[in-house]
Amino acid sequence: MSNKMDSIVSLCKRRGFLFQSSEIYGGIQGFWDYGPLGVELKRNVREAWWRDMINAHDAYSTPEGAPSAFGMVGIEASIIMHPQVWKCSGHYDLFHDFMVDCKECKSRFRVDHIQVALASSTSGPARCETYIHNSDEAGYSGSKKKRLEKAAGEGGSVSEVSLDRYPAVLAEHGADVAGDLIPRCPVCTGELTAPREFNLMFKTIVGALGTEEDAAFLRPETAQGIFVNFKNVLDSARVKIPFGIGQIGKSFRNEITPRNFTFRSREFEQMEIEFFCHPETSQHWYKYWRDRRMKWYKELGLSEERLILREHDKAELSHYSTGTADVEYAFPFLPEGEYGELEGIAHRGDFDLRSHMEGKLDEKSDPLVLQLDADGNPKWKGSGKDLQYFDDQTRERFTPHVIEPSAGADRATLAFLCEAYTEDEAPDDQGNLQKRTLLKLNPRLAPVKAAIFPLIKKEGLPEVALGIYREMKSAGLNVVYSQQGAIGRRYRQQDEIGTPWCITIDVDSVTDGAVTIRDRDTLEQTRVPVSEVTSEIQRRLRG
RNA sequence: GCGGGAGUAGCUCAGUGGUAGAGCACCACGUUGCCAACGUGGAUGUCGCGGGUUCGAACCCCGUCUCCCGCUCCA
Repeated sequence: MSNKMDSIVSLCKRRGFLFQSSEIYGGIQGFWDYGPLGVELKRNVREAWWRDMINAHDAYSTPEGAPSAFGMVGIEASIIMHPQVWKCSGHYDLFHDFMVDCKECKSRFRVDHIQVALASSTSGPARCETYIHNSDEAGYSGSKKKRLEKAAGEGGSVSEVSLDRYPAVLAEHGADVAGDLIPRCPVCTGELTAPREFNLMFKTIVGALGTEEDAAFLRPETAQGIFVNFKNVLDSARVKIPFGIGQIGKSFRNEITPRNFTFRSREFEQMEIEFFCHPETSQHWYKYWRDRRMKWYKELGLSEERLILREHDKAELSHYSTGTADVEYAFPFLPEGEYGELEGIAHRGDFDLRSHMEGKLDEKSDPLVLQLDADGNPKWKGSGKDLQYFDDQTRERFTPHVIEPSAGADRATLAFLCEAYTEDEAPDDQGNLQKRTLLKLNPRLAPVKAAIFPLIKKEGLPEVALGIYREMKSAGLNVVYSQQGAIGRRYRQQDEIGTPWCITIDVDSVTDGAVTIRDRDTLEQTRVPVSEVTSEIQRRLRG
């Protein structure tokens, strides 16, 4: 990890931004706690998002770049939902896999990714070979093919089945998984472990006497809480399409490799919007949200050079999506030229609402159709509730299309921290340049808005300073007071936690009623009357 | 999950079997009085956790947890 990242991690611990969860017990992988300053920073990130996306949204004007005016409301859904939600959303299938490991070469495979080629001679199943489904090599070949053909012999045949269904297929032929019929590692032909369940969703049991049948999951994303409440919001909130529903909340995923500080955590917070619109204008809305969300990060301080908007190419897109873009940031823990995802903006078509109406749709189908099981029945049954929208102006009934800007609150917080971390030089009391560490956080995000210092702790200065402190506190500003140590040291301490302004009360203040506001980034000092200092800080906070 | 490295004070780290250390940070007093590290004094550790070897373990051995790097995985 880069030196810069080490310094950031160290500062976060030292000054109380971030701690490892349960640290006194040795910690727990993939979980993090926000300290006194970190919680303020993250709250400010959340509040900036909620205010900019929801509360301050003007539903009666058309923003620049948008097709029309639109509404925005929020919800807060529960973390645990009906298990069927995850089956219809596709998460159950996607996040829930059986894996086998090779005991020799330590490779790990999804059971349904291993394809078994089974050679049957006239007397029944004789030998199997494995290969990786969808690998570049087209199926089994070379020596594997020769061995199979030999085993099948005259009049025999070779059939294929995925490893998850292989034991059942053998059983149909009255054969056991033994000898040459034991599937081996497709890479090195080593011995494979029995299939083991991998669940990327956190499983829990509902009810004090609950059993496995009462299993439920902690949500792996907040989005589904919005989709399942689509009708409720429509019926209660006097909203009309186009409109968006926003939500901030925790999600949980059993990440295989939690790493890179808080970047990949097992418990994380999302800030998501599901924006519902008419299919015909959906492309325009997609572009609008993509560009608007990108702008949001820039306005809060992420630099153009370290931020990119990456459109997914065709191969990367889900079949039902006609566009997905990631907002990515060049985190210091990544190699030069690599970026980490902050937010994904996806055009999801009508996949989600239809899946919750009709049942889980097959992502690979085009046009989307219901996913069926081996017997031809719906794989996962939907709610059966009508989630269509009726436009009473046009008398049109349709399933809205969805644009989903889905952001990580912890990732955004980390990006703002990384961007803000700066080492520069500032003069000491001799006028010599000295190293200075500061967080150049946008004032909206800064945990502490201002620090109030009496230049010396006598001659009535602390009293004046405390008066200002109390006034600013009652105005709702998070400010701190300190009379400890040399003034230069106090400035440096505040620089390090990103406090944008320091207010210093000197001996003249007692007679002229004016104080000095010192700017974190420019070191500029401005003299303002005590009576105006609170409003001046509020003015500067508004930008 | 595999391989490598690491874990000692709040932070950065030294300490190869014999009383637990440094710098910075922190607290008190003094000094200075608008840009850090001035003086004096002070507090701070189950040396990640558990077990073992030993008269004696931060140090050697075993296990375990966490962090970092490289694989693997990545909706």
